[in-house]
Amino acid sequence: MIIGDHPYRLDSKGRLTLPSKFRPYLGETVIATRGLDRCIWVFPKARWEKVVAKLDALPMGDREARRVRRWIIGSAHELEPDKAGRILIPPVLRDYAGIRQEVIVAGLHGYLEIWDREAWQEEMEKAAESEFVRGSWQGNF
Amino acid sequence: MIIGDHPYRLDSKGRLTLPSKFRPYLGETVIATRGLDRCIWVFPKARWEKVVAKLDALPMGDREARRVRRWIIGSAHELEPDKAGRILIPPVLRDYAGIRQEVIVAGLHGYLEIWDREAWQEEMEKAAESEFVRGSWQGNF
DNA sequence: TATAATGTGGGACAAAGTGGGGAATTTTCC
DNA sequence: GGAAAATTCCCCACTTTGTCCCACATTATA
Repeated sequence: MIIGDHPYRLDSKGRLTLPSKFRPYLGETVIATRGLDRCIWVFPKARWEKVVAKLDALPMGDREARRVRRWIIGSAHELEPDKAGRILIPPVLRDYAGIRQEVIVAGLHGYLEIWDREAWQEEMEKAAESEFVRGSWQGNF
Repeated sequence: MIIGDHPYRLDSKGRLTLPSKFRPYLGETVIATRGLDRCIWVFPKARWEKVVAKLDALPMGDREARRVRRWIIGSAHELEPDKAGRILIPPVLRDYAGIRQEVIVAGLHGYLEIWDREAWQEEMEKAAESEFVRGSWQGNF
């Protein structure tokens, strides 16, 4: 299953290992793009197709629609893991996410996110305080 | 039944034995994730599926929704007990819960919690003083 | 008291993560 | 256009981590 936060480190060449547990669920190639909240989104190709399909449906005339499309499709890169399961993150995305060495790869059940480790830490702390989080659990899982 | 607080200790490899009394109620695998109040929550898989189903329905556009999904799905790890009924707790979760050696595994009837022993001790003491606890008992069990 | 079950520990092997050399390719700059 | 620099890719190797297996001590059970 594609879940969980896994700590990794970029090597000097900028390569990042993807969790071995995720690999069976990712295909030959994955698509990495700008994610919301300063992280990188990585989609298996099948899932990516869906994302694109939705975005394609948006009207050309809509200013905001054009923006989203540029944001997501316009900054997407198709990546192919090497034999050790590593991908080479494009510098543009790395910069966007403020990633240096210490990284968290987080599985979110249909796709995954790549975070700078400190940023992820903060995100978790904010989540812990979040009323929404507490409320969700209160719900009734 | 999944109830009660049971003291265990992590071995040098970070393995934790789950109470043998709980095992019949847990399936092949369990899912461990960040719990509120600095503990680890462990769900049987069936219960977990429900959680995920709800979360997957949340909209991508909502900032708080993204946080919850990261908190819950993004820090969940699927664990498979070995033949001795032990699971290997991921360092990320161990750190989050401030767990070292001495641990409490507490059954809470549909899931269980893993605590650092001292933290559990404190929690119990605070509970004893808590108005809610005193009030509840006053209520009508 | 014998027998089984449970918690705990450790050795050995396999898998995963990390690092780096060097060839091939692309990019940059003169 | 061509040389130099940088980047990417394909290997291989080392280290750490996870997993499997067996063993032993303690506690519960017959």
